[in-house]
Amino acid sequence: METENDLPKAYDASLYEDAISRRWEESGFYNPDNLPGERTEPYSILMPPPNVTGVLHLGHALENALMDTMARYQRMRGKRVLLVPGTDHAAIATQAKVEKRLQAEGMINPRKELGREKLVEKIRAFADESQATILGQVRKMGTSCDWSRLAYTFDAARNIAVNELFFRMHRDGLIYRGYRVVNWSVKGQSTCSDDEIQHMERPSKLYTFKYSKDFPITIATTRPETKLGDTAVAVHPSDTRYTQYIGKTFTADVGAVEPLKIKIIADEGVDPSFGTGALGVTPAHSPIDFAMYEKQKAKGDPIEIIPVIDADGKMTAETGAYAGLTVEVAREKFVGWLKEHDLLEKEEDIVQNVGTSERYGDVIESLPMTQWWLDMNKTIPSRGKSLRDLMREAVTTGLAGDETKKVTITPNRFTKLYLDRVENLRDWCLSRQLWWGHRIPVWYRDEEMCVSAMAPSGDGWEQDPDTLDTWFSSGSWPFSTLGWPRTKVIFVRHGEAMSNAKGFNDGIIGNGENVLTERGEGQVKERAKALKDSGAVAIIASPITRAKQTATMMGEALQIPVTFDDRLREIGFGSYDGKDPVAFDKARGFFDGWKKQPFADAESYPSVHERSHHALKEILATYAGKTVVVVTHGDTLAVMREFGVAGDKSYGYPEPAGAVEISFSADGKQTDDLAVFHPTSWMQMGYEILYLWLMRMILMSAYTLDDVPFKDAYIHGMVRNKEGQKFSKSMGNGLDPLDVVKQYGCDALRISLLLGITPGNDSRYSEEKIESGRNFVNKLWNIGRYVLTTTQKPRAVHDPQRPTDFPFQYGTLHQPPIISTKADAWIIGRLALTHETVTKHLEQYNFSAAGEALREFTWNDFADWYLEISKVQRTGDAEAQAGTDFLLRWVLGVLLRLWHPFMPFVTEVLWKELTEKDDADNLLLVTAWPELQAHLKDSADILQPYQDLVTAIRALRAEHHLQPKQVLEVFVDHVDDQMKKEIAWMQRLTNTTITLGAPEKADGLARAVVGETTLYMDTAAGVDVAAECARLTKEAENLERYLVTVDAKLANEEFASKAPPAVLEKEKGKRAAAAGELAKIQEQLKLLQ
RNA sequence: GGGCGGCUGGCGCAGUUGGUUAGCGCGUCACAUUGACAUUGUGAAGGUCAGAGGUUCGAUUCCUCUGCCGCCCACCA
Repeated sequence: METENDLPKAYDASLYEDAISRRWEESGFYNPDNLPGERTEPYSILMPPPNVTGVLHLGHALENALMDTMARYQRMRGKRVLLVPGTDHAAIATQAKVEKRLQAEGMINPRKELGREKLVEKIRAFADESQATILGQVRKMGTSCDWSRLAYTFDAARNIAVNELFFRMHRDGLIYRGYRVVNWSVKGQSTCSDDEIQHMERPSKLYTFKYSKDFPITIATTRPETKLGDTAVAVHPSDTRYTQYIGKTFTADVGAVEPLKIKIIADEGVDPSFGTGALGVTPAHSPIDFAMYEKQKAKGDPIEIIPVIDADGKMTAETGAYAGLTVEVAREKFVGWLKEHDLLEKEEDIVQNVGTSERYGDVIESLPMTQWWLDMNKTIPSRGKSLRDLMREAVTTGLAGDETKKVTITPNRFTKLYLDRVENLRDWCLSRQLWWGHRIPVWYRDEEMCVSAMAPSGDGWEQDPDTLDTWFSSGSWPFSTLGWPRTKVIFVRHGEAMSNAKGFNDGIIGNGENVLTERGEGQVKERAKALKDSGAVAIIASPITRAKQTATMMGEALQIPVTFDDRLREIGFGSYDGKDPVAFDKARGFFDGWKKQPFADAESYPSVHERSHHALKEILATYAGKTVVVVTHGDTLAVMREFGVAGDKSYGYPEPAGAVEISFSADGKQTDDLAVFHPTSWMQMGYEILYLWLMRMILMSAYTLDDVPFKDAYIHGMVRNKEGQKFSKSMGNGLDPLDVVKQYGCDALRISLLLGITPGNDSRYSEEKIESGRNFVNKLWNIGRYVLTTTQKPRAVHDPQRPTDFPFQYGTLHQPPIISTKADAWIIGRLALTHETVTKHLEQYNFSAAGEALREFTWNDFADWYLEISKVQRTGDAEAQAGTDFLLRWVLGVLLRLWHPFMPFVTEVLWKELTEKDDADNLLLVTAWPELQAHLKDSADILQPYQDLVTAIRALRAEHHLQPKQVLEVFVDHVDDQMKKEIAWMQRLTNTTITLGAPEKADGLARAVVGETTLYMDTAAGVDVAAECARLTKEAENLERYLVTVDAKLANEEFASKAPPAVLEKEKGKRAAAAGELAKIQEQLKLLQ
């Protein structure tokens, strides 16, 4: 261990960070279940799971800094803080990336060449590696997350949640399968959602043409080749040019297999002033046109739909001569044909916005396909509202008008953006033809379809080959990570049987001899009555007669289905079957003994354990989110109760028909996280995923749990480079945060990312910033080093107001500090004020403002002033020195705690040195946030006049180019007892000897006016009177100018009558001060001239 | 086409109910530095808060318009 004297001059983060990290992790305090002290209020943050597509960049570093700063702050405030770490499988992004890699390695079509299984294996390998890297990075950054709750959007527990959610939404009619126009990436061979499309401007041509010579209407298009699939022309209903044609059908032969039958339809959406005012309708290849197609169908005046482009981006067979051509070639050919037949009227160059696939980069085609959709408008049964309604309510009135179920977005302007988007959402296409992702939980067999959270039993079922949009799983993150769906299992022991009454062992299935006694039947009836309102949906039972009987009776009473599972049967008694259970128990021993020792004559513990747990696992998956009853036997029940149960693992039979109730999370653990930590307290994310993620989390939590996923959402901007460009690997300017950490330390990185940011706005990262961050960390280090190496431990303090053995406890600094001098009171005042400011800003997520206030105090007040003043105070008597030492340590103690959320490492190192305690409970990590008495901050300004004088003397010295080493004589014409007390440190800080009182002879002295005080400085060499006058004149002019404006203001009657009195008083006060100072300066000028 | 954000000393940015002689960091200049810290100290210079109107006793702050810069959204085919 370091001793105080060993602290190196410069803080080298790399020497400490790993060890500190280890201490934190080993303390167990990252897990809210282990936090010390009484903590009742939960505080939860979910980490937005980084994509496992690569490594973390500075944006992630910012997120980690934000989350961890908040988590540490709240932990210090005594809350039960949970920060859940995790990663995202990022379906399309990851698959696209791996495919690209494989292609770079020479594979032409990875899907074809490898097949589903092998490609998924490749992707998994890549994802696993990437995940390991990412989690390592998060660890390195000191993020205080609970690793025991680590989650992945593509693990088994999340799969159960996703399936269950899909099942429920389908059951509620929100998820439907429909043939509609989708966004199709030919390159990715998959659909994508509206959000995964990137619009790009691109030069294009607008063609104006007619389908045939005798066709009455001219139309325009940028996609001539799709016109082969036109089935209508839409015009505005009140467009008199065309009203005569509405309803008529024309035939035009444009070279497709069938001549086009074009119906003229009316649609309000057509802009009569654009182009020819008529729109060629291609239902198969345009979402708008498809909407018209549906409208017409609904009206009972249907138009046809003819797909002319296939999934490979080639023309379909319907296009005859064009079949098999790519769209580009077909376009040229068709335009050529138009020209040839003199149908092309115009060809103009325009700039067009085309949609491209975010991940595969190709132009998105609109194609009609059968896909799975989530309906935004359908009323949810029993809610009377649509998903869109829920999303709207969540940020406005709160769900169903409940203010406690409301998400507050910081900064507020994003709320409006969110709402605009909510109103314009279309149904969400959920299915993807990708392989990396959660399979759609739907199975098909012949004509049957089964939507279920679990594979249906029976042969011949084929699961839908498609996968779910990646945001379906990340949208459920706020509750899937906290144990949803929670499954309640009510374990019930069978009623009293003959064997119990008569005393023999029975482990034989179908032993008709051993039935329930009359008493046993009564017990079962009682139990069934008790479970009437339990909400149980099914009973799964052991098939042994007494359990079978019990389950059947209960099933009838509760009106729920009963199934039997062989694996829930009683332990096989072997040679003890039919014999005395007492002898058996004696031979086998108690539960713990049975667990450890093999038992030859009957079934072993591992065997019972294996089969029963296997059964339970299946039950939990099948009935995820529901309540079920499991009817079984004593030993089996005892073994199963062990399932995920912490603590109580004792062997014990319930009474006959006795029940035990246990809740399980989706991954089979007993947990109450969902109840405790959802809704989560705070969520931070970049604005680029506002629509993608925030909306979907709100949608899903509102739907699933009738609550918001989080109370506060904080939107941050992007971290850009010095030039304001995005960091990106493709541009070669990506930056690994770990490299930065290695060079500058984690604390430096954190504060350089956090300071200078404003919510929702982009920030810039630069070498200069991180250096300045590093410099500050070093400054704090040296402040700590100075205090620790110079001052004496506070044991020596004697305070007459307190017992002589007044305990100095750094961890609970609730006692007021001991204040002896004006400077003491001042620094405490400043500290108290800073503490208040920092706390306020952190509560409002103003990380930058909080950090800057702290930085200001640390550097400008504590280091530059108080530390220097303390050096003088310490030269006094022993008591003065002890008092000052106490205060230095006291302030340092508070300061370290205030800084800890921002700079966890360096503060933790110094805290250990300060407190000289190494035990886990003393970690700054779990130390209480300071609380300072409000009145302390009243003295925050009391040193100002003296500081002003010191600054003026220093300025005067600099002005006259006087060496700092040279001791000067200074006269201050202001005399009072107060100043006498402060003179010592003022002299030291200016390297002068200060005489209170005006000099006898002022000639040849430099002079300055500070407020109403004039100070004279003996420069030894005399002064340049002209220069002196010039300087004072300039200052006088400044004041005069100010007085003119203030006087004008004060003379304004309207100002005097309308301005608030406080403002008026303040102005008057300032005017008086300025006038006083001016008078002093003028006096000096007169003397000089 | 709609919307949002930005425009504050050389650079990067604060400025939250309209009232400070407009602040901070970096940089610049001058001086200093074997004494906690050269990853430092002291001092200084530097801005008509993009422009024009308006509301108001008072506008960097609120409103309108204009100009740049950036971003998001969008079914002008």
